[in-house]
Amino acid sequence: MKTTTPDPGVPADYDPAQFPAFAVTVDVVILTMSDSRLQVLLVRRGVAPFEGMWAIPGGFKRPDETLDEAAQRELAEETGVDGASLLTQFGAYGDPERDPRMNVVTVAYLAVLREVGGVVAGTDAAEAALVPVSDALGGKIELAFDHARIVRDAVERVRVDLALSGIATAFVGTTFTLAELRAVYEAVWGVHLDGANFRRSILAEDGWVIPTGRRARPGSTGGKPAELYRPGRMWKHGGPIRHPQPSEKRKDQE
Amino acid sequence: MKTTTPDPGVPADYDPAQFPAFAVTVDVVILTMSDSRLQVLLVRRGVAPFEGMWAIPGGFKRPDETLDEAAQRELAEETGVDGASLLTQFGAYGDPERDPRMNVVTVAYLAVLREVGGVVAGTDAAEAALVPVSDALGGKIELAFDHARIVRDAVERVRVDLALSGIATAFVGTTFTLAELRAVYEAVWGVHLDGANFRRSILAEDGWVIPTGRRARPGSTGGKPAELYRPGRMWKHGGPIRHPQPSEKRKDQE
DNA sequence: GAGAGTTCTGGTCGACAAGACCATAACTTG
DNA sequence: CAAGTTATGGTCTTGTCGACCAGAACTCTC
Repeated sequence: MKTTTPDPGVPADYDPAQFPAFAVTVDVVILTMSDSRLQVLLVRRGVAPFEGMWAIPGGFKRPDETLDEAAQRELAEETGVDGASLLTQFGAYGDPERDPRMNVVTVAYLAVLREVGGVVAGTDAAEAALVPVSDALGGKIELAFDHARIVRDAVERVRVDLALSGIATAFVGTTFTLAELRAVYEAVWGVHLDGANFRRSILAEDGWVIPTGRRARPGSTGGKPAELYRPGRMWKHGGPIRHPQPSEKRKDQE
Repeated sequence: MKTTTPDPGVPADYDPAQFPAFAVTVDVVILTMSDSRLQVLLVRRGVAPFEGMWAIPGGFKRPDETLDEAAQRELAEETGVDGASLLTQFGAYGDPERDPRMNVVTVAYLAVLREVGGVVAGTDAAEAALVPVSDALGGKIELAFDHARIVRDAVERVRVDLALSGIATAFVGTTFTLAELRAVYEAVWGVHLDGANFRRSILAEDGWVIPTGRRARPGSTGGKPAELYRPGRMWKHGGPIRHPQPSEKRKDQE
């Protein structure tokens, strides 16, 4: 189980002075719910390469900050949101040809926000917009670099995390109705969930949602005002709703 | 929703010529089952810093290769295994002080192997050994850099992936008994699974395991020889066994 | 070769979770 | 007030999962 045979072909460590140099950037995929759909924040590039194309916000990592701090800084610059706990690192991308200028390795972060519209105005980008992810991934909008792949990976991550973590509450406000929360699951997973069953699953045990006693204003269509809740502590330990599998077990559909 | 207000404090893009330079490395956490325990492959560092300490294998990314290729190359150099499909990227680490020599950002990969013992001899490291993860994480063995954290993240990833992907089959050989497969789940999750129920879950639908018709040689303790199976196609679509939650739902234990 | 021990393999049973569906309450708008 | 809409609670069926039992198959020891 042990060996002392050195391989002369590849030294175990290079001379620290002659390592290959890379630029390291941090890109942030900012997702939010708007118009009952999952949307991503994009900025229009003001400089070459890919000038004029849409891209996800990001920038160079500084030598004196951690990756998390860099992502936090980018998020703050772009949206004004101080979202330390919202950021999740989900991938690194370093294909040699991903940036035509130089060797760039980027670390991608995911941020889920409740509402982005109001804060986009404070950005440093030439132009910023909220775009439905279906448009960004369906080819309707072409993204710079390999950002289409990064966004795709981010959305996939959200889908998985929705069942495994409390990321669902990040989409809604500090107080919310159960219908709003259910809409998050339905939009991200693209499924329909029974309102009564959803309610039961959430209220079955304490700690998921805490009633505030107040009631929401009904929408323009009327209806009974729903109770307002705020998130409980249990969201830190996973999610209460399981991802319905569309008959993957019954049918042998490949 | 749109804006053209530039932020003079932070330019949208730096001059490409004056970006901060980083070294980019790729580290590989190689996990395997041995002695019914989860083990990690470590190498002893032959050069400063942390000379003489244990670390996970890794090396500098080259400008002309992708991150995946770099990880593949490191895995091959270290174990001789050509495991393109075995590698999973699970994190990037870039704290300023993680390497005392310079600014290093490392991208961490996870590799699950069936058997490492025989191939360790071909490594380029000064010394290599298989260590139980409980020792590496429990403080019995101190790791160089922030490798303890990286290993911890890797193990956590395996635990999650075991329920979500077909990573379980990577631990066993091309043919295996159901008891061997069950041992993987039990070792990684630290739980006990009923043999009969496990068998039922696996055989409930086609595609998980395919009987080979042959039988395994019983162990030294005797017993009925178990049937030998090989992995089916369904492992690509998730895992058949759900992670048992140790009464997380019943008791309100914080 | 007989018996003991071990493992594999299939069966049963009960508890529980999840989804479909219905009924009613509460509120809006016209 | 009537009609429409949403929220909320109830019931029922179904399927899944885990605990436990029993027999089969094989090895080892004596």
